[in-house]
Amino acid sequence: MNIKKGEKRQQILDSAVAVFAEKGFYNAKVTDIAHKAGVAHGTVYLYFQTKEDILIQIFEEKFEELVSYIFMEVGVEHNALAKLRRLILIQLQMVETNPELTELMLLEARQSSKFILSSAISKIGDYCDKIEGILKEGIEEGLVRPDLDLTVASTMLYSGIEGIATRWMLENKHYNLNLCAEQLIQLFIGGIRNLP
Amino acid sequence: MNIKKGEKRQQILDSAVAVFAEKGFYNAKVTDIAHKAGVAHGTVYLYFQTKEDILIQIFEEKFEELVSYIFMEVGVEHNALAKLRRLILIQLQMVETNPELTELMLLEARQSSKFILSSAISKIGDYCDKIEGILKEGIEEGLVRPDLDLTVASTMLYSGIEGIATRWMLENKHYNLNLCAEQLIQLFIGGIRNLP
DNA sequence: CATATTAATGACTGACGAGTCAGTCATTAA
DNA sequence: TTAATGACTGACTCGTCAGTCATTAATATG
Repeated sequence: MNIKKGEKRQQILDSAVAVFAEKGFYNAKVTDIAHKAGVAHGTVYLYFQTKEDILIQIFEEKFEELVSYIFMEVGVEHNALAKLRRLILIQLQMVETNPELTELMLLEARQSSKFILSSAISKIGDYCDKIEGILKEGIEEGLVRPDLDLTVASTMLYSGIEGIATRWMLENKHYNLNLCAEQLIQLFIGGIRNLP
Repeated sequence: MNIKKGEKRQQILDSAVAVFAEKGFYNAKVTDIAHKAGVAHGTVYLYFQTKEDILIQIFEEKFEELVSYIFMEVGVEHNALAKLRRLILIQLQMVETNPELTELMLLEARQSSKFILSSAISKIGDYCDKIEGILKEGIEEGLVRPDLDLTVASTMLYSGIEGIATRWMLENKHYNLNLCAEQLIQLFIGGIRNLP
């Protein structure tokens, strides 16, 4: 057998991402997920407690992955503005490379029970905290105005990216996201910059 | 009888807003809505085709209302930056005065079928277009940089407001939204302003 | 090879809730 | 006083689907 232990779980998880993204959480059937993963639907319940649990697991694992990837890339840069620039570019690039997962994060995460919601929200909160960290560095470097409200700014940036991505996905998906990224960067950095 | 014709429909619609906001579209039962409106659930089907139809109707009517109210208020101001300021303030105020409806717009609208989604999205698109209109005025007045990408900017503003509101709702609901509004205004206007 | 252990299956169930419709009754018209 | 109306009701139907579990297959062990 060439399927290692744990691989089936991954397979199911990946299929779930695709099916949830396509049909939405409530319209997705566990059977669909199982079928896409090439297993019987009973098997799904060997790896996950409930349908909701699948969504939670996706969040737990995938969001973590995304965030750590972003911050690895961002770490290359050596001042706050460059870091923000990178962050925006990379996040929007990921929308293009991984549309299913992104769609799930942006749209489906807002569904289902309050529990999932709160779990997702706290993850997003953590992400915004990290953005705040960059902004703080920026203030120390004198590049960002010191009177900036960090919470508002980080939320605004996160939401802005989300908004652009959502719009891009729900429309034809065929205008250039990179150009949007550049505009977004100018707009945001213009708003937070410390002027001489 | 002191219940006028059409009033019952309104009652059901209002109850639906509350129930959808509280439970989410998929977890809301038509019975719940009927019960809250003080009618039998069969009655709901005299006024609406399906459960989804209720959500669509809410969108059609309420969003329209919100937008026209906002632009009525915004019309008082006489330059683009002041208009944007007003717009942000009013929209965030409405989140406070009408949290149920707002929650529905921000969270639930993203659920249900693609049809509703697209209907909602086009409404939001219209709203963004109107914001673009203000930005255009701003460019003509020389207050807004002429190289600004209007689509990105309006989407960013809409999403930013949405993001702040969402965060506010999902957290304790008890920090001051007006202060956030001021920060948001500074941030956005700083980003779009035409510098001498 | 036999037996134990673990993994996978898919027929089945039970709950649930959207939507229907035959019947009731208060109101209005004849 | 009787007839007609139609707004309203709620018991019922009927499909759906998450989750279970008895059975079977695969794999490991001695």
